[in-house]
Amino acid sequence: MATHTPESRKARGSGADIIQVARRAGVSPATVSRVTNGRSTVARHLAKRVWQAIEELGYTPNPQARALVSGRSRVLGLLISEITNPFFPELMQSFEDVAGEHDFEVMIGSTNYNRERARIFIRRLVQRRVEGVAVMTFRAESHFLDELIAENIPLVTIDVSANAARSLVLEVDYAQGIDEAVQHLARLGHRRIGFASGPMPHLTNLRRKDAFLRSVKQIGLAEQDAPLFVGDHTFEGGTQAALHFLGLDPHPTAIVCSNDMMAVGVLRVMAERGIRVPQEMSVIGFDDIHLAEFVNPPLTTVRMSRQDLARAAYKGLEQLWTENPAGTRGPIRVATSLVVRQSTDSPGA
Amino acid sequence: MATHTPESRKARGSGADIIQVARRAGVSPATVSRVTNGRSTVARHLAKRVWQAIEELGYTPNPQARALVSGRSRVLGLLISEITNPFFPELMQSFEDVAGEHDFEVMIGSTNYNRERARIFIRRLVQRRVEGVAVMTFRAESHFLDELIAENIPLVTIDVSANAARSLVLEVDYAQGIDEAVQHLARLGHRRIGFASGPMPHLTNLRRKDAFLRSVKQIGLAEQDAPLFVGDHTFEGGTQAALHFLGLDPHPTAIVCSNDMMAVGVLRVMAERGIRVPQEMSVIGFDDIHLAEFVNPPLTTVRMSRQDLARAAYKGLEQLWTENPAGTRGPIRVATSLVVRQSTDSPGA
DNA sequence: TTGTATGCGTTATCAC
DNA sequence: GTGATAACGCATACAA
Repeated sequence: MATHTPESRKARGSGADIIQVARRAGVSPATVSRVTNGRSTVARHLAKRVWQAIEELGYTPNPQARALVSGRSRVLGLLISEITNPFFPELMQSFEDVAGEHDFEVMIGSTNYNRERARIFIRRLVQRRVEGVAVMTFRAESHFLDELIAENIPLVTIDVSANAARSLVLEVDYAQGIDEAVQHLARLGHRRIGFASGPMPHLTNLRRKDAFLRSVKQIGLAEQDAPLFVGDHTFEGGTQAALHFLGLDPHPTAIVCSNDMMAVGVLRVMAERGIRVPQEMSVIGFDDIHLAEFVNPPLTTVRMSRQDLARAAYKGLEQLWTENPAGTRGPIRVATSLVVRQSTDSPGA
Repeated sequence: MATHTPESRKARGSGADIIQVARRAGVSPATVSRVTNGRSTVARHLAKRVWQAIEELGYTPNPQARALVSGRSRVLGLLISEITNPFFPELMQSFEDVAGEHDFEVMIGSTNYNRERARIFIRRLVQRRVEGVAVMTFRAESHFLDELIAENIPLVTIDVSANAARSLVLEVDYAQGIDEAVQHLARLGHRRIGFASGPMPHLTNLRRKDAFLRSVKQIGLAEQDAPLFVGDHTFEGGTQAALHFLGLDPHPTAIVCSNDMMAVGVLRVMAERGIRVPQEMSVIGFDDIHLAEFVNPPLTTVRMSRQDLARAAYKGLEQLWTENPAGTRGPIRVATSLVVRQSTDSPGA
């Protein structure tokens, strides 16, 4: 098999390889490798020649070969709940952007709250040898995280303790934004405020609810003036919440929702009942999804920055890689804050 | 370097390799390879032993090694316009699903109508050696497609002719859905129907507009009873379109929009002006994004199936791979159809 | 049908 | 600081 035509591989793609670059630059492949990997131990004039050869040949290192020999795939995983929830696409984009800045590719999968679907995706992740996974589902779906943990893959989660060595959970500061929301309503003169929470076994929803409870206590509301409704974070759930609160006597003059989709559901009910928002009812959401701007009226909501979240997740993975021996460096925090639009006003304005 | 510890590699991950599987099954690595690749030339009983060994060792073939030796990365690219347009996340999901069924991973990038951003993404695509790219931007952004074409990477586009050997354009049947929309309005008794188109240099928008024009002619409307407005497919553009049509005397009793975001903009203006939809104004969108269900009132719209589109795109790539010599096999078509919700009714109902 | 041997493109370990 | 050379894990041409 000594009859190897150099042209044979040139057939597909531009594909110059490290050896051709080395030849053209008059150095060894090893030196080329050192240059592309930014090793500083290469003489300046040689590095220059190498870069020029790279340029001229349009050489780009083969990531598969790199991954094979280095054992690092430069691929990350991102797990989200459902892609139709507008919160997630922006998160995906942000995460891909951060990852891209660091030369990582990202595999994205959505569970759609479907166990089997998630399992399949996770399997693909380990097969592709991802170097880390960001689990942004806001849910404790540890059953399928197990495989990741077994493979010892670095794991960053959100409001979900993964209970594994190489894992880390992001701390979202719900209190900040929700406090701003309640204070905002208080300033407008509201004294009866309902809270439509998300499904309850989930830590994230517990936290949002608790934050609300603390805030209303702080502005001096009695318990019965801060009624709760447990929804499910869907549009439907929002309509149910609205109906529930409207049935109360006296009913709240403002409703704070645990996410935007529910708030949109509330808005729908109000529209159908001819109850004007914000004059007769104030509504506040949570997340600040794109849609929040486009409903009638534009929704006042608590913004949780997707970009912050994404950067925090990546930062978390970085921490896990360096495996700083001095215990976990401080927790990684993500802020929230109120965005005032037009769904809030003084009661009876 | 004969001192190679077998345990050394076991340190990270579960990582059994093909040789260990071969040993355990009492066959050669080549046979294991044949089995995992579904070659039928392996004796049944041997295959069985191999599968068992694979199972017991939890072996999964290393994709990087596979890619390196086979020259095929099993990665596809997907280029979209902007992730905040709800049309695209569903398309992404569907495309990933099809790709996944065929053991492909997909790299996703959004241009955000930003040349530089697109360029960077394309570069990543070729570096990662993708085997094909689906360009679902609905725009002729051929400037950055050039690099893909130069690399001879299979390209499937939509309403954008790539003008390259290994490329193929999907044919969306706009006429079908838009015709249904116009017929629907005609049946309700509308005799003046406005059309808010998308930005005009784009082929896709030209097609939608032309389809509309043909349809209204078919139901016997005069030209002045089918006024046009050129918008930009944004919420803002929708509000402008609405204002424009409202300014006409007599103004249309129904507005058909070239996409859903514009329709939502129209809805907003109607709400602000106190014009009831659908009683005083009928509105129809295009795309059937998720949001269409959640606005007030739920939007009647022309559905372009993301799943169909995704499958068509994948099918297109498959065609390009097989490179059927008998010229391009028939064009790949994607259907559209009307979804009636509550934003349409008889004029003055 | 099965096994042996070689090469895919790169990094890492050595000598120099 | 630089250059040979051996892995990395797999698929495949060829021999058996």
